[in-house]
Amino acid sequence: MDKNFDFKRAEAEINKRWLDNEMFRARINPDKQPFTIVMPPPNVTSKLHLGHGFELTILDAIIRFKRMQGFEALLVPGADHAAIATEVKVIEELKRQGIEKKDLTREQFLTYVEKWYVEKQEEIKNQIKRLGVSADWSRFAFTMDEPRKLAVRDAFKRLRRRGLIYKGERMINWCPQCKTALSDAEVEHTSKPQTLYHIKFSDLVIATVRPEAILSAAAVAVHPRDKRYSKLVGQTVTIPIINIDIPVIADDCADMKFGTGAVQMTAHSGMSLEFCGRHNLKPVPVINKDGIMHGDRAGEFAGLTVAEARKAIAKKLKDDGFLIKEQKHTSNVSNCYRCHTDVEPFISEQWFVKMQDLAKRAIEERPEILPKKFEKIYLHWLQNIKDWCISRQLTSGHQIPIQGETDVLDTWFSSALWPFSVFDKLQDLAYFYPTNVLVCGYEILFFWVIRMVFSGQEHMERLPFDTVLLHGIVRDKNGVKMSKSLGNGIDPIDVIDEFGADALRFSLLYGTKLDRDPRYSIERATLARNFINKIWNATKWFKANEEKCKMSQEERARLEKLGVKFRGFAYAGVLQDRKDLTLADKWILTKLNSLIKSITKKFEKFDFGVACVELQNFFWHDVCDVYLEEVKKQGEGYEVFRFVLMKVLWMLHPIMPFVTEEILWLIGDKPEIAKAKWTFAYQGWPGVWPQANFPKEKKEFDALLEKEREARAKLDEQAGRGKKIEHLKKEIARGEGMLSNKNFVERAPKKLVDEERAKLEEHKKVLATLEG
RNA sequence: GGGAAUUUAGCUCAGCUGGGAGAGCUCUCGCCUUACAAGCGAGCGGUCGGGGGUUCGAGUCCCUCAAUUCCCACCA
Repeated sequence: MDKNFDFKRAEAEINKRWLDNEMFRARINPDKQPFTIVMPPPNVTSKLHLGHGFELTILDAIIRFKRMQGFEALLVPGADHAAIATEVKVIEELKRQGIEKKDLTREQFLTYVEKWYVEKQEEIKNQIKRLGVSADWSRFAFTMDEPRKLAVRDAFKRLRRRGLIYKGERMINWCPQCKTALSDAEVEHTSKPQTLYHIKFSDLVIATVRPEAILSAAAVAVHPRDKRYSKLVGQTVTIPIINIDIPVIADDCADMKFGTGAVQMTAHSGMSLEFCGRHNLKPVPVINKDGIMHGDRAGEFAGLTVAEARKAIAKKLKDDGFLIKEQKHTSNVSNCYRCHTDVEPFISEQWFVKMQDLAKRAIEERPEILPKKFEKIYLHWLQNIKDWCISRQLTSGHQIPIQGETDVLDTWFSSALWPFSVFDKLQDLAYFYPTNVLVCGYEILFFWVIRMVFSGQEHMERLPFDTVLLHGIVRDKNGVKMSKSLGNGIDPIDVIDEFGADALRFSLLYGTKLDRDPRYSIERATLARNFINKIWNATKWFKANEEKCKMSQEERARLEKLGVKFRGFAYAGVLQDRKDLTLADKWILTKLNSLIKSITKKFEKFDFGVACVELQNFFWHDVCDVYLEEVKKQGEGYEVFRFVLMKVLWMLHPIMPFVTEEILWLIGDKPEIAKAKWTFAYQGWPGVWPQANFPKEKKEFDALLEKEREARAKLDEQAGRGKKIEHLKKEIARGEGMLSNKNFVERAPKKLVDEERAKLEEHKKVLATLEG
């Protein structure tokens, strides 16, 4: 065996075997229960990051576990075209090549996009494969391939037929850079320092951060109870520069405490547009959809960008004496979540999905959401949901299936259909749908999960999945979100290259709790690598000793005479038949058995973090530090060791598929042809030691260890003994205290009181021995 | 403004339905012991954020205060 696990060679070999033999292909099998997961399709915008690595590891751990339990387990892989995000990337890429999008025809541009789709899909597929994800590659789906296009068209038509889609004028968030409407969820708010300009409109002064918008003002709002302005309500004031008179109107939306308490109402803020709706005003827009000043009112400023106009108008107001004050002010700015450009609110014709009925159903009938705290968030969102703006003014993406429409659909429209649109055949749909568990980051609960829920209910008449498992965002070791701009990101492929896929996978799950944002540093990969090394070396030790029993009878007899022991391999039969297990054997088997139960339970709950810790502690400390050393001393127990090693490898396999498979081969188990054998019907991991409990022996063994430790301590140093005595005295004092408490003795459960009494006696005895 | 969390060892975090405070890393000391120095053994380190309450008993349940984080809405 190699000195260390040669993961580069092993991963390549094993992966090839898996892929060539289509080991993870799932087929309709009436004798088996299906277990289906659809992979959240990564965006084709860039290569995978560590967050994908985390998610894919969870997905694969679940699907492998279920496959081992005997389900017809299917993990459907795929990728998402991510309309707006991809289009931005393609435009950037073309720019680098010196090509401007506006110089291309629609068809030419789409050719570039198509090419991008193909390249990125391949890249993503290869990265997922390197992680060792056991997906059914024959079913790879892309949200913009033909079957998915068909599904989108059908879904749109159906919603339209049912009267759930309408075209309407709405205030929408507009990105002047992407030149498209954004849904509320696509707008991000960041706090930024700004200047609040105090501008004189006749007898009153308004405060605004957008002096360029005064040209569009249709009214000034003041609070109804604001005594400063009560005389002016109903009067008119004049907009500087353009000298147009507008009314002063009392309305609750004006905050008396903010600025001057008087606020202009224009065509360019959400609050204004709502106000104008209430008061039947039609404000004149002065900014067009490219973010450029335009129209009669813009006058001399027409043609300037918003930023340029802001400067120019502020200067003119100052020169003319209308600018009373400039005040530093921090407030939230709305940005496009893709390109971070300031969004402009606009009244615009867009397509919408009516949410009221869909939301109602998604509230009444919903999947189990884990961790549970997200259920409240899910409900809260649905109870406050607004209609869903689904049209986008992009070139690439699903075209709205209506003649003459050039708009495309929100990328989430196609993602919402994912749990059923991935199935090309009706039979597959009937067998594999609804899917079992959906795994995704909590940040797309609103974008995606909720939309899948009501889409499944609407189009398939069933929930798309029973369970939603939400996980956190991978952060760096300081708790900061990994991002390209900060340069604190870790490339999962780099980690695989340096430490191996198993190390990456284990390190991502080890000790993490799914509802918390995990912190990742390369140190974690090192620790995982060390653990793998530990397993590898334990195997090496086993293999070296196994050689002993491959010798000829004569050779063995000869060596036995020289004092070499072979008893550990004398039993070729079934382990269960052995009547002469040593204390150590029984001890480790007992521990193994309770571990199997615990791990099964944890896997069922998708609690991989703690499962990893338990598996590592058991193998490293119980198996290697205690049991293996014991076997060395006694010169027997190799067969039990092999058994224990095998079980641990199987339990680790969903998390670390490569090294476990490699070693299982080495120690004579054949995992790949044994796929069917891995029926982990619970009580159910294969070959569980049937008589699990050896309580008496366990106590004995523990006591033995304890005695040994005490003996060593005695010999080593007096101080150790002194401390032990001190500790025991403390314990005795505690026990006596509790037992002299009448309330405890009378009210606590009898069992506990008895236990305390027994412990006290025991401690006294040990103390006597030590002191004597 | 509405909502959801978090606070346990120097660091990162476990502690399930209340019954003697745990792990890993770090640090200190001793070991290259023929599977493993990517290792082994032995230690140091905590008034479980503060304060109340329920209980025989609270890290765990309730109230309250404080700090931190996230989500949604609004922010002229």
